Amino acid sequence: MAGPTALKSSPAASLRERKKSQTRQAIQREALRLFLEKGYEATSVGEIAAAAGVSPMTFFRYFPTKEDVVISDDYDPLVVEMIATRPAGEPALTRVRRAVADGLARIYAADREALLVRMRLILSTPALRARLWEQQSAGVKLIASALGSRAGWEDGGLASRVTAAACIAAITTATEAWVEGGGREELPQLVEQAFDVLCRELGASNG
Amino acid sequence: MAGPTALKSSPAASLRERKKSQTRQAIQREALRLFLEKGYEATSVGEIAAAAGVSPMTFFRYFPTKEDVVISDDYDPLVVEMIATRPAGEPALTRVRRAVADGLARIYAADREALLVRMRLILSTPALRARLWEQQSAGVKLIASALGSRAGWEDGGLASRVTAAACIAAITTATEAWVEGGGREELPQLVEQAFDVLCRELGASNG
DNA sequence: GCGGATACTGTTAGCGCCTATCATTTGTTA
DNA sequence: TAACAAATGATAGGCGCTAACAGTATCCGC
Repeated sequence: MAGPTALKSSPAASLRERKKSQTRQAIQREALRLFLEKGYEATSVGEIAAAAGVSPMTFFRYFPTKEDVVISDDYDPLVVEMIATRPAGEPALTRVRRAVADGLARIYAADREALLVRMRLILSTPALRARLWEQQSAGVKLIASALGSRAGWEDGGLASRVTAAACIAAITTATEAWVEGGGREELPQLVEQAFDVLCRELGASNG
Repeated sequence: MAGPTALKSSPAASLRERKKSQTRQAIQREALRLFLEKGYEATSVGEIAAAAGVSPMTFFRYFPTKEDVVISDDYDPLVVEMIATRPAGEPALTRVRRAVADGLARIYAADREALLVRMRLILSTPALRARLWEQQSAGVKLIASALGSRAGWEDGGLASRVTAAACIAAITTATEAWVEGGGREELPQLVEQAFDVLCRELGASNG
């Protein structure tokens, strides 16, 4: 029902599969709990493994690194799909903007609190911030290619890449502001404001 | 004369100071050489220390982490100062744009090749990319505050932060394109193009 | 110069993340 | 139930990085 990797419920599978997703969830749950309780750096994977009733080795079989316990989700394909299925007439920025708004609305409605606490943890932990940026860099590539495939740009894709990077930057900034404000404001609204800045403030200085 | 931390030559100091900056340079030089020779991950700090004729401990006394040997520079204050000393009438984006162009021109003229090889190493090494993003995040804060101090924005600084983030995103994208193109194009020119996208393409979709 | 305060360096030991190898247990399938 | 495949655990080790202590080189007042 919750957790970063949600948005898809898994119907009954074989016993083995069930146990796997069960221990995976146990690891992730205990990890999050310990991270919030005593901090990310101060929690060793040994402790997490012990709390989940599993050996340290097993931890790394489920999550390649300690960071992945917090970072891993699958939101990207959702947004990419939503960009691709937008009407072709819209300008690039608008397409990304609407697609992100739609995708975010779904995630936000289902997991608002979980998203807030998770983002707070990520943004306040250097190692996790780094991984977030890495993920966003991949997001830029995805958006850029979703954008560039049918635009008339001929600069080797620079325009679509800059556009995509600016969009991600806007979203990131809005998210930071959301977390810094303790979640008192609404994220989708902040994202809209950030895109407004991209449209108006920047567009106001042509030359 | 060369090296990432250049742009300021150190006049003769005490013997101790001289030896310090000497071993510091030795470490950095040997590190770069080994990284380019056999890859960043495949080079241990022990090897670097040995090549520099120093103990592994001493390495960490000069550079807090292995990444810092490659990352550390002091370009940021240069750009910030150049933003601050711009005429007040200019729109935000233009101010950042000109300041970056000026600052980059100086760095570029002095260290073009070194910059290229260093950026190639950074962009192709996940751990170093992560550190670069961290540094850019600090750059966003600096630019945003240099921007927000005298603008008429009243949204808690969101506008200046988004603007700054978009600028950094444009610069980063241009740099990536520069490196991917093997340095055949000129970086300042690519940065200009990227800023053009910010002004024109994005500004074209108000609403 | 000389002696003491000061700073730099090296050694050892250790923690934590992560990997490789191999034996063991557990679930699946015929 | 027997043969097979998959998941797990134990051991050992590399690497980044830190702490504590001891040794050595520079600096400074005499």
